[in-house]
Amino acid sequence: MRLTTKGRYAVTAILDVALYERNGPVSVSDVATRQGLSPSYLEKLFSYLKKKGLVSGRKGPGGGYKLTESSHLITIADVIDAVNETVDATKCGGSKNCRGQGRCITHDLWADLSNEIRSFLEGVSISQLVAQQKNGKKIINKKVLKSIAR
Amino acid sequence: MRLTTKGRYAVTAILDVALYERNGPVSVSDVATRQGLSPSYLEKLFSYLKKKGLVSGRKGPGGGYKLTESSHLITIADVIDAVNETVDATKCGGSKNCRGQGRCITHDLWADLSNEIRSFLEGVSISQLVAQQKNGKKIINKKVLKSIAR
DNA sequence: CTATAACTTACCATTTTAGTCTGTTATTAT
DNA sequence: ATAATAACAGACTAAAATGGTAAGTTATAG
Repeated sequence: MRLTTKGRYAVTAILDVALYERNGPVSVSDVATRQGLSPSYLEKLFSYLKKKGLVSGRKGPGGGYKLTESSHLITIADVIDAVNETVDATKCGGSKNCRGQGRCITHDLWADLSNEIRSFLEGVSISQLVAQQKNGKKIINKKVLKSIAR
Repeated sequence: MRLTTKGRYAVTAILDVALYERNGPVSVSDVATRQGLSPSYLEKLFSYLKKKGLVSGRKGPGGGYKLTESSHLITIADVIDAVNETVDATKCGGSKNCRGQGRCITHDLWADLSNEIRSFLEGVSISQLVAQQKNGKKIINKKVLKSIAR
């Protein structure tokens, strides 16, 4: 499992686009300066996002990126997927051959954790994050609420 | 955030010791052959575990590793910690300076996820895993149960 | 026709992982 | 005593991934 700058930047990038696309396409350099990230690295990440159909680009002056129609419903999990970061904590990638033909003695543990993480990331949509940014309120994931309540 | 073979092997190793220490100290080579792992790499991991006081070693013939008294209550989170794997998903490591002096727009998201993961790993003890191995039954973490029930 | 900005590709330095190898020290059994 | 065992310590390494640069090409608005 790996969750690093790559995935985090990707989420930041798409969130920035979602926040500012009202005034037309959002350019990479705008995102870069607003978020304090490297433009060229961001461009690379956008190419991943585009490949998966999460954003569409328009070239030329005034151009930039916009979310695609369908992508307003996407979740953080989709964004992480798009940049090829896996959120699976098992060694075998879920294929149950972590110990020769069978599974290692900790397989179930990591499989459970993977589900946990995945369902968290699937529980947060881009539009939720947008709303959270706009009204300053913190929208807490149901599961987190439960864990705090205990 | 990083959760790789290193942390997984460490958990596997300490679990193997917990499972077999009844017949005296468990040697690295025994763990290695039983779990199909590299002996020399395992030794390195055991040195981390020892440094944190999770296991104690005895040299010489018949020697090997045992869990320390206090370590029967430890959780998976402690083991992961011992081998220096961080389970924090924020870029700033929780220090809230992921964007210049302040926090980046996705800070809260990753902080929430980090809590989620940490509380999962803190919710599973070594002794739980031992019991699970022994009676073949799967002991499911409360939080996982909830998420399935929904 | 020119400036802009997406897009593509290739490259690269650094870090981490996952592991090996060599040797030293302590302890048990012969 | 001495030989075998097994922890312990440290230096080293190949491969992979990360995080990023650089240079160029293509499309489009004005």
